[in-house]
Amino acid sequence: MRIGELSERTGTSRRLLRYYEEQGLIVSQRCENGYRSYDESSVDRVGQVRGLLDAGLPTRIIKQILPCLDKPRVIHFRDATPEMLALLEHERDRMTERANFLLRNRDAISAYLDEVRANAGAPR
DNA sequence: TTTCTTACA
DNA sequence: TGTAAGAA
Repeated sequence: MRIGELSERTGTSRRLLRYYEEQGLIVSQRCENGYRSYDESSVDRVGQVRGLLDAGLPTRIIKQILPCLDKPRVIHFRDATPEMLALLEHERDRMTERANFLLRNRDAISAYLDEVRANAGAPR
């Protein structure tokens, strides 16, 4: 499929898809006319990338850990270098921090909402 | 019509 | 990231 279809199927702009490719997050083949050509796996691939980006990981890191988190969960032991493990551990910890941060804010909002509702209709 | 690249906001 | 320009 060409970039237009991949864009629609992944909900990602063509601009971004080209950018991801430029950053080495996704790959593509080229047609005679120079158009990019993607295979089915690209759909999942883009989803994988978007998920990591959404989790707050910088593209620079994603480029490094992608081969370890890729679809066919066939563990690439060769990629499990001490450096890679340290990187993954570091990112995991950062993720945990962000998760806790979000949890705290969510709870704060919930608490506020509960109080507002508890006083709904109450005289002011 | 769709995509490509490059460049600017 | 979006959008513009010029070409295929």
